Amino acid sequence: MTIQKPLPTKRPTRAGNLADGVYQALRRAIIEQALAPGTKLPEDSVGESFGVSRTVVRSVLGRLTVEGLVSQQPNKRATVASPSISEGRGVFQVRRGLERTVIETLAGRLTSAQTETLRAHVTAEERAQGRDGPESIRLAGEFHTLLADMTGNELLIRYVAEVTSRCSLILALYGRPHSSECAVNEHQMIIDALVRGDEATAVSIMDEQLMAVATRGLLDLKPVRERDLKDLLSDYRAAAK
Amino acid sequence: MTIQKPLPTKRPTRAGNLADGVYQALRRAIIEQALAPGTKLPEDSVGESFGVSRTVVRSVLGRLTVEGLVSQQPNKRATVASPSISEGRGVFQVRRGLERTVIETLAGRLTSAQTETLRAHVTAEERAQGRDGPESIRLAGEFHTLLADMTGNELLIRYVAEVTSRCSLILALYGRPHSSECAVNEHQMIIDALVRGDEATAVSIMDEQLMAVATRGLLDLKPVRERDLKDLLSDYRAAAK
DNA sequence: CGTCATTAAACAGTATACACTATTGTAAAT
DNA sequence: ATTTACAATAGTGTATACTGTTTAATGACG
Repeated sequence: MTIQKPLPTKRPTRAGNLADGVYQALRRAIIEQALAPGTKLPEDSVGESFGVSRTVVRSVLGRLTVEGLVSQQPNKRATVASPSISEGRGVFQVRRGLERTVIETLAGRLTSAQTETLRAHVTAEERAQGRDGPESIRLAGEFHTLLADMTGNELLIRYVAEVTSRCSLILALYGRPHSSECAVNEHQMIIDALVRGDEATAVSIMDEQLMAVATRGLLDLKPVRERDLKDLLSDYRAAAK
Repeated sequence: MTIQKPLPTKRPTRAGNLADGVYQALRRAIIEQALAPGTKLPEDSVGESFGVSRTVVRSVLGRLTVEGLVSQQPNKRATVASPSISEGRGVFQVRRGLERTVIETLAGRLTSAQTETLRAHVTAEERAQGRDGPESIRLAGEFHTLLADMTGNELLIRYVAEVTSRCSLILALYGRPHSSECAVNEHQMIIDALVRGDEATAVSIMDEQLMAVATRGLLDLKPVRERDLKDLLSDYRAAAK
C-alpha cells in the first residue's frame, strides 16, 4: 500500500474542467500570434505556465493538433503549427466549399433578428475599419463564424470555426501586412443578397472574396519570411537525403 | 515523499503508441456496428478489454468525440454516439458540400493511373453487388474516400473521411435495410464525367446521389428503431426532470 | 407497497511516478 | 581539427494513485 503525504499547497481539484480553459487560452495565443508558428510547446512548460499538470496540457495539445493549430509527432515536442503554402491553399479551398454551404443554407431563411445581428456586426466592422488592425481582422473573421452559427448545423459550425482559425494562422504566415479593406462592403452585399433570397449572388460574392484572399491577396506573394527559414531548411534536408 | 511499491507484473511499456491501435479498433467497431449507438464506454472497461490504461482510452475517446462517433459529457460515461435525425441531415449537407469540392478539384485533372484505380474500384463494387451487404456498403463508401484521397488535400481528406464515417453511423440508425443498388452505375458516370472534365455533370450526379440518400433513401423513413428506445426514454426522463 | 434519504460502488478529472526516446553536450580517438 | 562514443538532460508515453461526482443499491419511513 502506498503512503500518502498531506498534499500541502494543493487545492483538491475544484473545477470540473481545467482543460477547456487552457484550450481556449492556448488557442487564442496561437491565433493571435502571441505564440509564433514553430514555437516549441513542451508539455511541462505549458503546464507550469497555466498551473496545471501535463495530463491536462496533453489533452489540450491533442485537440489543437486535430484542429491543425499544433503539430505533434511521436516522442517529439509539440510545436505551434506552421503550415506550408500548399497546405494553406488546401485549407482555403475547403473553406470556400464550406462557406458556400453556409450561404446556401441561409439564403432566404434569415429571421429578422438574425439580419439585425449581422447588420450590427457589419457596423462594428465599419467602425473598426480605419484604426486598430487586430480588432478589424478579428471582426472580419467573426462575420463568417457568425453566419455559420446561424445555420444551426453543429458540424458546419465546427468546421467553419476550424478552417477560420487555421486561415488566421496561414494569413499571419503568408499574408501581406494588411489587405482587408474590401471586406466590409462585401459583407454588406452578402447580407442583402441573403435577405432577398438571392443565393447565387451571395455565393458568388463570398466565393470571390475568399478566392481573392487565397490567391491575389495573400498566398502568391512572397512566401518566405523569417520564421519559415527552419521549415525551408527541413524541406531541403528531406529532399537531399 | 511518496513511498513506491515494486510494481510486480508490469511490463515496461514496449510500444511507442498504443493509442493509435486502440483508436483504429474502436473506430472500426463503432462504424461496423459491433458497438451499437448508445453503448456505454466506461474508460476502465474499455481499457481492460484492450489491455491498456485509462490514460490511453481517455485520449482515444477524446479523438472519437471530436469526430462525432462518441459522445461525452462531463463526469458522465462516454457512449457510442447516436446522432439525431436532424444532426444526420446536417452531416449529409456538409458532406454534399465537401464532395462537391472534391469533384471540382478533380474534374479534368485525373491521371490515367488514378482513373484506372477508380475503374477497378467500380468493378469491385459491381462484383460485390449481388451478394454480401456489408462488403458492398463498405466499397460504396470507399469510393468517396478514394476520390478525396486523390485531391491530395490533407484537410479535405480528413473531413471527407470524418463525414463518411459519421454517415455510416447515421445510415445504420435511420436507413432502410438496403437501398444502394443505384450507386455503382452512378459512380461509373461520375468517373466518366471527371475524365472528360465535365465538372458540372460530375457535381450534379454526386450531389443528386447524396441528396437522394439523405432524403428519399433514408432519413425521411421511420426514424424510430429498436435501439433508439433507450435513447428516447432517456430524453423523456431528462425533459421530465 | 411506494417514496425519499443514505450509503456504497462506479466512474471521471487530475496529478504524479516511472520507463523509454530523443537531443545535446563533452571527451576520447583518429 | 573532426568525428565518434557516450553520458547527461529534457521530454514524451503510459500506468497508477487519489479526489470528487454521479449512479445504483439499500433501507427507513410514510
